[in-house]
Amino acid sequence: MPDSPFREIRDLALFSQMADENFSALMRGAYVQNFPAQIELITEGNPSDFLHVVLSGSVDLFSAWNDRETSLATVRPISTFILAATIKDAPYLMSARTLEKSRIALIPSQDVRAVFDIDGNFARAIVTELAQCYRSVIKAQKDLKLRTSLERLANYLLRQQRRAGGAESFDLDFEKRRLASVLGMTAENLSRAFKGLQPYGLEVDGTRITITNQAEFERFAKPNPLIDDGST
Amino acid sequence: MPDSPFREIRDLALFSQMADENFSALMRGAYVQNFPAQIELITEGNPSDFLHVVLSGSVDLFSAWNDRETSLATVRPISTFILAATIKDAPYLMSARTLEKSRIALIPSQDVRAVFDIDGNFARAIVTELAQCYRSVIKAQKDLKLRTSLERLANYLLRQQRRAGGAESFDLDFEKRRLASVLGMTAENLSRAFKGLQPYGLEVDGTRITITNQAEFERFAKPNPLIDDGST
DNA sequence: TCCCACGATTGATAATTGTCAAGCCAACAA
DNA sequence: TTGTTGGCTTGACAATTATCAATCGTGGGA
Repeated sequence: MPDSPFREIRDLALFSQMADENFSALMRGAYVQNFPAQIELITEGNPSDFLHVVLSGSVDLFSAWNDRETSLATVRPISTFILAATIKDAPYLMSARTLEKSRIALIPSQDVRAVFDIDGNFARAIVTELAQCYRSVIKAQKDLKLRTSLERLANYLLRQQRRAGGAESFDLDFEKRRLASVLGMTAENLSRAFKGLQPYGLEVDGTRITITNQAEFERFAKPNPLIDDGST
Repeated sequence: MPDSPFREIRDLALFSQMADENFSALMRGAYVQNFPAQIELITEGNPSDFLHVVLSGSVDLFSAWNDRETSLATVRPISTFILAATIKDAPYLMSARTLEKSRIALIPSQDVRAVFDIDGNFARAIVTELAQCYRSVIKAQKDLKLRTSLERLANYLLRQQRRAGGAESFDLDFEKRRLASVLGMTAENLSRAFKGLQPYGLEVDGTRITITNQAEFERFAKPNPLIDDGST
């Protein structure tokens, strides 16, 4: 069995501590596939047949109801998605589509559940992963319920600035239409929100963002570790 | 060691499958306490010293930012809260207060983590619990981002109706001010939302709700299992 | 009993956000 | 080059939601 394509999966925190034989058992039924951009990988409501691992590219998790649609999260390498549905053997709550050309590993859900039942280390790793995911969503919920759209955008930009290295200037990492959906607003409103932040020291040139007055901008945004920190 | 007060904890899915000795170890450091209404049990940002188990009464999980406050969930017997923070040894993301007189068990977080490391069954039970919590928050997120306040209220009432047994008439289970916060709106708007639902077959008399035209009401609310079902 | 406190409601108004339509602009293909 | 496409922006307007102030009504305490 060629385990070289699975090397990077093995190194994920989720899989690194489990027994060799169990990892092999998981990989036996797994396969890696390349997808073009804008392919719908899973559809909400369907049974969760595979645990997905994004090896390269990126994936948009979204949901629709009553002709409306919203982006809930972006999955970047290397991490998994729909772990909770896989473990509970419950239907997907979100749909997923590739944002760009992506390489994705598919691991049969029933294999994941089988190994989960016999490998304590795997179970513990899953706990850590799920706890992380849970806390991320709680933060998103607080962001959405406690802040206006202008505040959400400002804090998003500060987070993105940090992710990009902390420099005064940085680039948005996805298109504004999607950013708007992630932030829970329309594309038109996002446009206006960018303008609304200019008085607080923001410059926007296409996808290029510059925070000209960091102190003033942060005074407006009031970032909070319990909402905006990725790690904790 | 008197295990009678811990009997009901042992019966929780979270604790029922673990080894006797590990459960005993957990209970050794645990204690049960009675709290009056409106007592703040934990404060967001603090280290997570105890896993809490609500034995009776009810608890409000809420969060504040920039002088605003929002309710995120209600914990009812018999279940735990802040499991994720305990496991990750990370600060609380939410504060908690009793809504009424409540009996609550406190289990030292470090004990929970210690047993988690050695008891695979406990780890697996935690996974199930966390996956459930995660999916609940995702549903709440979808509710918030995809629906207007009128739609959120309508679907909340349908959920509450089901919880109350499915009869045409039922009671709200907490005060409207808090319901408004849970639904992400102001108390004033909730008042108007109740009126706004009357044309679709709703009658409100104080805390008493009657859905006079179930079909019409559901046609408006468009409930969806992937948002509104508690179980899946 | 009366009075107070507090939640719920209502009205008036403002702020925020969404919708629709049109125009702009850069990327891309013929 | 030219034309087309799709995302972004802008303006005008409408809908939604929040804010502020006042009032109502009920339940508990003096």
